[in-house]
Amino acid sequence: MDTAPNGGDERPRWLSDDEQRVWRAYRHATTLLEDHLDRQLQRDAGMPHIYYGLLVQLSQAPRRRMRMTELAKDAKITRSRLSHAVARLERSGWVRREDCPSDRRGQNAYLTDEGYEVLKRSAPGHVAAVRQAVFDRLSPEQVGQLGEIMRLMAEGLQPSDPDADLPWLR
Amino acid sequence: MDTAPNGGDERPRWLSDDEQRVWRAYRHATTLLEDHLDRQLQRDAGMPHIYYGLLVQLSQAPRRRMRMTELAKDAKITRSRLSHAVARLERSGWVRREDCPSDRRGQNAYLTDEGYEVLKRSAPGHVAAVRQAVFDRLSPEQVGQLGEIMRLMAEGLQPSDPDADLPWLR
DNA sequence: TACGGCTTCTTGAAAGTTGAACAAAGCCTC
DNA sequence: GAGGCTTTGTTCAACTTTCAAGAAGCCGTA
Repeated sequence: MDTAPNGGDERPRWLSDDEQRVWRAYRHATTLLEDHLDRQLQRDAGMPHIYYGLLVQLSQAPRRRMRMTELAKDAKITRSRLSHAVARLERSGWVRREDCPSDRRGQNAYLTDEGYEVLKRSAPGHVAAVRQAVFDRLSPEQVGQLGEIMRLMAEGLQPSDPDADLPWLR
Repeated sequence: MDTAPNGGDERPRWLSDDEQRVWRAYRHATTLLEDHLDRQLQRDAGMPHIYYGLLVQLSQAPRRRMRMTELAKDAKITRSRLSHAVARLERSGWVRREDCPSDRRGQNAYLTDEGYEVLKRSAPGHVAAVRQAVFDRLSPEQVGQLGEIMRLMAEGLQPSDPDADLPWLR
């Protein structure tokens, strides 16, 4: 069904050759980088990249703790995924949960001292990996360009707001 | 301990504030986009993004078939992962396997007519999604910049060549 | 030919992710 | 305060990915 996203019978606007090349380069680079960082962290910190990101977020929060939903939102993952992730990090002893005092539905996840140590131990290696793969290879101008491009892309993909596609309803 | 990856006592070079912002923007945009496309394809084509990519590759190969290893290499995934993926696509009827005539260890995966139809049906929606999320939001200059940046990043992450880190050994 | 070493692909188990369904608590209105 | 709607976090089952191990065929060398 060609009808899906362009309300009528409009024919699809394919990518130009240049655009295709750029899109392939994007796919290629982003998957290579994600694989690389995932392995680096699995090896050096014993967890996948996204779990590491959760610890980082917690480490920066006041009192090193956060509501589950808030953490999920910041990390751009579903609550379901976060539940599993925190359960695993709890098993590893790096995070624990506590009841939220102000909302009895809620849970706070907090970083343990042990978790903090893991973070401190693996952060330098991780930063080095990021730097080596990205920032050391780009000119300052390119870093700026990358930031702006990513900002624009994200803008069009605002998370989860179900009316994002329907601005005329606001 | 700061000692990990820099052989000696060199202290880690943290990211500057600007770099951190760019890195966050990168993470943010790339994960949003990947989630978005994954859902789009799961909904409209009944498979995750990467499986769709496999069908695309096959559709462009001569006689719509490819050796497993070659396909895995092009798609930047492990042979193991490809085995599972092709098994699943075979169950869906979109791909089949055949023995490779020239190497009895080998297998060719080929796209069925049914698989080709799925592709034809879902390609326009997918292209539209990519265009809407990326190319429609960037100026032509930015598209060029993105391509170059991604090319540079990928260059430093060459897949799988175990000696890539040891150029002096060549 | 026999041997060791390499490549090709698959398998199974463990780990992680997804989406739907659910219980519990909050919130709003009558 | 009863009813209905929303939010919060978890759970289950189905699916995907990873890693280690292994069967089978290739290839070079003696």
